[in-house]
Amino acid sequence: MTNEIEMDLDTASPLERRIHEFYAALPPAERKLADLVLQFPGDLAAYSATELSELAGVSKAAVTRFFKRIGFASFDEARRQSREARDRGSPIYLATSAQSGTVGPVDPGTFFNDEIQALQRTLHKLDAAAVARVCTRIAGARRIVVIGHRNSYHLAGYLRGLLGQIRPNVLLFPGPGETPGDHLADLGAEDLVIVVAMRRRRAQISNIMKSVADLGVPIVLITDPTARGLPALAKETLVCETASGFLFDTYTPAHAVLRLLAVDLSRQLGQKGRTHLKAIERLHEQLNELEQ
Amino acid sequence: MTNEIEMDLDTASPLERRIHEFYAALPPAERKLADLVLQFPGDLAAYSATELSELAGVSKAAVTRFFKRIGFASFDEARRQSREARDRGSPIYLATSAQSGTVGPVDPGTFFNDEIQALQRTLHKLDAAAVARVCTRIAGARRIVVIGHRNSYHLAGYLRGLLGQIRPNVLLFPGPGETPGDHLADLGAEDLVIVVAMRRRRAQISNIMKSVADLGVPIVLITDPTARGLPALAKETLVCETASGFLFDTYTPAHAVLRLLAVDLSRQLGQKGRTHLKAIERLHEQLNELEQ
DNA sequence: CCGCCTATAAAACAGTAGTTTCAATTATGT
DNA sequence: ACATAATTGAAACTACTGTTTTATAGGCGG
Repeated sequence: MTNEIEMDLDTASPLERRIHEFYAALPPAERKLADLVLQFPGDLAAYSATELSELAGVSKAAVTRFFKRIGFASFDEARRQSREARDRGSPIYLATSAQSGTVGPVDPGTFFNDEIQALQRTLHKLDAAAVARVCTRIAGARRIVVIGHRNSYHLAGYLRGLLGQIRPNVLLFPGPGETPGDHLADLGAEDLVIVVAMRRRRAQISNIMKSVADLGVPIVLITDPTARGLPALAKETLVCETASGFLFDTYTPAHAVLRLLAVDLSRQLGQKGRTHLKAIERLHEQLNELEQ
Repeated sequence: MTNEIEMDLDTASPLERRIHEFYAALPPAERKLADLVLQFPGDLAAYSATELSELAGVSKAAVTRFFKRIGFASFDEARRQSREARDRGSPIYLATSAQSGTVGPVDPGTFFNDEIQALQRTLHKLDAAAVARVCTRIAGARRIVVIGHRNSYHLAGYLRGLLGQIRPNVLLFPGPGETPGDHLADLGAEDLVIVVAMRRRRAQISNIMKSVADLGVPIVLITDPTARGLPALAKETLVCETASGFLFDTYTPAHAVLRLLAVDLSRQLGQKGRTHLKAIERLHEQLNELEQ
């Protein structure tokens, strides 16, 4: 090859850049591949060269030639780089490298980016069907008790507030000065317990869940990926990412999931729930409590 | 409750669900793998079984056994399913328009996209210098009282929790059964009041801020773009977006901003080597300690 | 029309991925 | 304590991946 020098300049540039660079000079079959890859941004790394060839309707050999033509040593190198480019933004990467350890003011843009990535990871792992099932349970339950300790207390309170706007008989546990059993003792199979248990849980939460489960009360668990034994005790589990490149876990994904539940539930209940919501708003207006 | 419509078994049992189902019965080596996969930030499908075995520190054989044990025909089937699940949630495939008016279940991807947009709008309007000034005030205040009602109560509680981990004398107001004045009466100019007042404020908050300001106590206000008269009463104001295409306002941007304050503050205190540094170190230890 | 070059896919090839086997090791039950 | 079962990694194995080779077809200038 004549352009050896240009080659090593390329090593740092991302995949798409290279494609565009060579796009005009690409033969038909390889252009098909280029179009496919550009249309599939993100997880090239998840596909094999054989699959790409099938999706593009070209031969396997074309795939090999294509990636060599745009400057990679091999398809495997392209895959690896694509994957690493994706993971580089990951909070776990950041945690071990620059951001977490550095001193000095935090760049808000970097910080928000970190939050957004946590949201995306949560979405990626979120089971939409499970969300729907949880909503059905919430809609159908006679009473609902929301449980959350420590870090999860505010989340639990938030969820209670949301659900309380949509349907009656939603309780927060523990309320101020309550001891275990106050609300839990007389629960039954028609009721529902929602446990919010994000990282740094108390061991106690496991015991509570066990005794609740023994009563035959279904449990919905909202937790982070590090929960190990807990999901086995629950009927449904929704996992929210908490890992962040910065100090303190993030609970924005959990926040989003809780609101998603509320939004979905209100849709599911349709007019019935909406009237409840409207009723509350009208009440507030009448009491003149609202500023605007 | 009657059982819902039966679903496609393949799509109804995503990877994580299966892992949790079998987790308790997993032998040590395979449990290592389970933990790795659960905490995996990126896309499982982008990694090979060999790489997973190396990352988890087990043999390749263990990877094969693991995926078979949790119910997949092979590693390849697991990879394929994981990949398909990811593509379903990929932002590119989702309509960007909010579906506020429509009925029917909410698509999680669209919903999360909505949240992300709210975060980005917040970031754009955020004044980084104001964040820094607020941090300086928080660092220097003798006592801090965090105030939040209604929708803002959980946010206020969250902020109190964060700040309480970093510095002493951070109070939440109102605590359970407290009346206005309990904490506020003896505040002075060296103290700081942080008011969290997102939309659907009570008119009362304005009165509280006035009387606090009359005492000469500086106020930091965290609110949404609809706040009218309030910022005039505060020394600093941080604005967080709450508007959403879906039912209910979103508080994830507010959440993010609060955590940003805490992160920034901890850096600021650490950098200046103040007396709280020791507390910060302890915090790091706490956050790093393994649990459960 | 012809030689030359490029593009392409099919087939041969080499390397590696994931699986299976197996012996050593560790748990478990009696 | 013993025997049995389960777990594990190393190594043999197989199947498939990506690459290279090869032959054919097509384009372009002479």
